[in-house]
Amino acid sequence: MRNTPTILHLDMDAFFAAVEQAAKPSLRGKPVVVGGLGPRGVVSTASYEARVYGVHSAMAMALARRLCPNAAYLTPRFGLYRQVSDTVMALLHELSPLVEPLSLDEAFVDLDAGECGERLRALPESELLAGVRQVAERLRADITAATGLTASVGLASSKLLAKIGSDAAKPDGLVLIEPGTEQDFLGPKTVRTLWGVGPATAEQLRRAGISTVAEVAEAGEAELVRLLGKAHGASLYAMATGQDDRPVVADRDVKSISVEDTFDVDLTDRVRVRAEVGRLADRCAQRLRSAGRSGRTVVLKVRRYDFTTLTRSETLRAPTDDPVVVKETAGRLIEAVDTTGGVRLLGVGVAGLADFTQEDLFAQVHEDARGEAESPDTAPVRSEPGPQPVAHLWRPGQDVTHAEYGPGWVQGSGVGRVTVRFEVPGGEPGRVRTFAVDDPLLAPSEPLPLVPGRPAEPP
DNA sequence: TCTGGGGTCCTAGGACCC
DNA sequence: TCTGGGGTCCTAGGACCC
Repeated sequence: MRNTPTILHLDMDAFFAAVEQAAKPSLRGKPVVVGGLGPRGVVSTASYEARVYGVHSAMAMALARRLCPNAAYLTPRFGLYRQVSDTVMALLHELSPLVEPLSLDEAFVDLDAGECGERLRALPESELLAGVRQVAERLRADITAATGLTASVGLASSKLLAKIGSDAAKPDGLVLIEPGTEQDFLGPKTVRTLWGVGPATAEQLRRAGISTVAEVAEAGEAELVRLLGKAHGASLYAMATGQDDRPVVADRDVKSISVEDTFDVDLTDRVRVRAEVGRLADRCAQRLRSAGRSGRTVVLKVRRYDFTTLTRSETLRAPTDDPVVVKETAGRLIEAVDTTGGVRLLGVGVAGLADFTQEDLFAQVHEDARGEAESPDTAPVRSEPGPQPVAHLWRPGQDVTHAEYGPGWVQGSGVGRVTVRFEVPGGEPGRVRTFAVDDPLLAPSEPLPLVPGRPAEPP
């Protein structure tokens, strides 16, 4: 373990909600909840104003609405979040080549690498902590200048401590854990603080009389391995005693690609189930192709009406990204699953990804075609079209432009009407007008940049 | 109040091979 | 010939994270 706090963990504050508040001035200082708005939606992110009411991530939307009826409820706009994320990640790369993103709004940076590391090593020892802190404070300021959003930072000698530090720093703060004080910082915290300790492990530890990190350390490695198994027990003991040597790894390789859908109402019709599996297989293969990847194992996921979940998989002789092959395989798998009683969720994924180039892939596919000439007859079932949604479906939060009133966003819609608030990022809160859903002067539009002069455009 | 969608890693049993 | 042990691959499930 290094003895300098040069591992940085960055976490954007209430990211999705904060982006929406920056984009929509009338929402600043107000409770905002981003997540699925359907009958089975859950909360992705709640703004700090909404958290006061007890709303938090992963909570059922229905409960959130009950707890905080006056919040703005918005669907996520991943395209916009990705653009803002790219801006943030670019700033991290200016500090060090070793940047490990964990999600759109979170990343580790190793400040020991690159030019930044050289500058820090050149400092006299007495100024090192101040130097590291200064780098992080400037980063936070740069992020706010570039995006209009706030970020929290943890600095420590390991990934574990840096992440816990950024958590303690929230919102809009910085925590530097000085080398030598790790144990004091960790000891009193609950076991849930540790990476990999969720509800199940916490309950197991509780039954063994272990509830704090210090108690995990006292229990000893042998006892933890007995309780939790080899890998989990050993890694937990290491973390609790502050031993964490995991390096910051840039460019982690993707290992699987999957898509899934939860249906508003359980599916009971087998024909419909087959059709949905076919659609998901298509989407999955599309994502494989656009990622330039192919894989050998096709995985089908089924969640039944009672929330029991099962997976069925089949490993092919060669990697594929062919929609027909993925569809046929998933089709075979669903035939072996009993869906009596109804299906709540279906998913199709491909694992065992090979990083084959397209040329290699081409050769493989041809080989495959020769080897499996007599493939079983699982031609995809034509999906019944079903009722198409009516002309315009205005989604809450969506960006629009009105020919007369200019840019704004959809605040709500229903019974043939759509309500739009006309305002732009960085401007004053705007006023609301209502239109017919089919008003010809109203059109969907692209998100505007959160900060002027920073075009929010895909690269 | 019923519980999203995208992932990662680990375990365990059976098949299969040497 | 009545009996083994290890390694690797595949499948299924589960915990966990954001």
